[in-house]
Amino acid sequence: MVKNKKDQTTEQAILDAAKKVFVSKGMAGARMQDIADEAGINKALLHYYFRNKEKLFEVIFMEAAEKLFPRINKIFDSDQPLFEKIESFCEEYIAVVMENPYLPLFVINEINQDPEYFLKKVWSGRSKPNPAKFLEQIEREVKKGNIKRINPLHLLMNLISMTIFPFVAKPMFQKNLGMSESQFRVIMEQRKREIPKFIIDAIKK
Amino acid sequence: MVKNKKDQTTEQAILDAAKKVFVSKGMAGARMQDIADEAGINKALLHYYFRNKEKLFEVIFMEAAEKLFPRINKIFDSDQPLFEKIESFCEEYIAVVMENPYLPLFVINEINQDPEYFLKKVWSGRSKPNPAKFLEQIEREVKKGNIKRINPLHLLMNLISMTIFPFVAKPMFQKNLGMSESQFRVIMEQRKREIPKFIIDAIKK
DNA sequence: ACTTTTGTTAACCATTTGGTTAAATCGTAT
DNA sequence: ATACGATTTAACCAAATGGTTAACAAAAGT
Repeated sequence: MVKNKKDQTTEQAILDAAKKVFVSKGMAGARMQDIADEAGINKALLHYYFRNKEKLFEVIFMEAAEKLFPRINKIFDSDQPLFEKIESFCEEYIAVVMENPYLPLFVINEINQDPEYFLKKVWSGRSKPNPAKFLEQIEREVKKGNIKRINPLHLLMNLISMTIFPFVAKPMFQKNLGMSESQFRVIMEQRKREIPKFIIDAIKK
Repeated sequence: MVKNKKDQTTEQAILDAAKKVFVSKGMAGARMQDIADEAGINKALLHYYFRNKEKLFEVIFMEAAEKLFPRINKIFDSDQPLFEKIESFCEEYIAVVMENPYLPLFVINEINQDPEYFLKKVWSGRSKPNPAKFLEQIEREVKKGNIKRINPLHLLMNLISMTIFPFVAKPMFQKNLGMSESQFRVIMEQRKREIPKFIIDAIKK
């Protein structure tokens, strides 16, 4: 009765395949048959490991969400000074997403599809981002006169937008600017330092 | 034989319904029946006006793309000085998108689904964005020493990201920051001026 | 050895879904 | 009126799709 010691290879093959298909086609566009084919197994075996499409999707989605959101928290909640925090965020977040460039669009998409489900499932526990501390920190720096007067909300939006959007619009940027895969990587690598520099230049007195 | 003078109300009702359903569910998630219901008509009538789902989708998608891309061009191609151009872009683009907040995600999504189709269908003619002029303008300002040394590509990405991303991640921002619909509108209204200010502060010497 | 549990498959089923057909209705020109 | 094209509908159809079943193979436990 080796219930726990599930066959690592088959289950993992399914998860890999499911991730690939779900992330590229979305929940609605993904076909169970495609996932089965991609995993090199029978369709019935899919339902043996994961009862139905919804359940399988949930696993993949949660995995993606858990990879994206807790990172934000840890950095935003840390005790670094503001400028360092901004640098950490860009550095670490771009690094994470560069390994899964399509995750942000996938997650954003499914959040749009059903914000309530998302709120309940993903943010019910530990991984709910809490930007309050970061926002207060900005406010404090403004009050102390260390940086220019700025609405913290806008600064937060600017930071997140500049960091994440290029991944969301990756194909658009690539097609429009004639950018190859490797060129895109180079640019994003640069942005780890360019974005903080840009922001700090914008707000320092 | 009033072939041209098609019944304005029915066709328009279909287009409105199709836009609503396609934009919220995407091509894959949209159901012809839903569109018919939303338009208050029979499903067969849908196929009478638009031969099939693909054709109907194409109309909606093109309409969306035409609303989003040519605007960018006109501004980027204009002869305004750099700072004014940045101001115009934020002002006009946010105004346009505020009336259709879900268009950017819709378009980005379908581009991701099939970048080649997009390239052919949408950018084959007039509406292909040509950022070259804008990029050169930035380069010139840098060379003239009017602004700080910056890779024009990053500046372009920053501008577009800060402008568009909040709409793409709208539900996320709203849920996470406890923002109401009207609050979101206020913030975006502010960003028309906050983004240019932010950018100019970042690059002016 | 043999029994039980776990993994895997082919065939099947029910529902959904895009699309068609043929008939009915409406508007308008003759 | 009536003939005729444009519009609209109910009923249908075939393919796709999520999911199930029953049988079979492979381990694991006894």
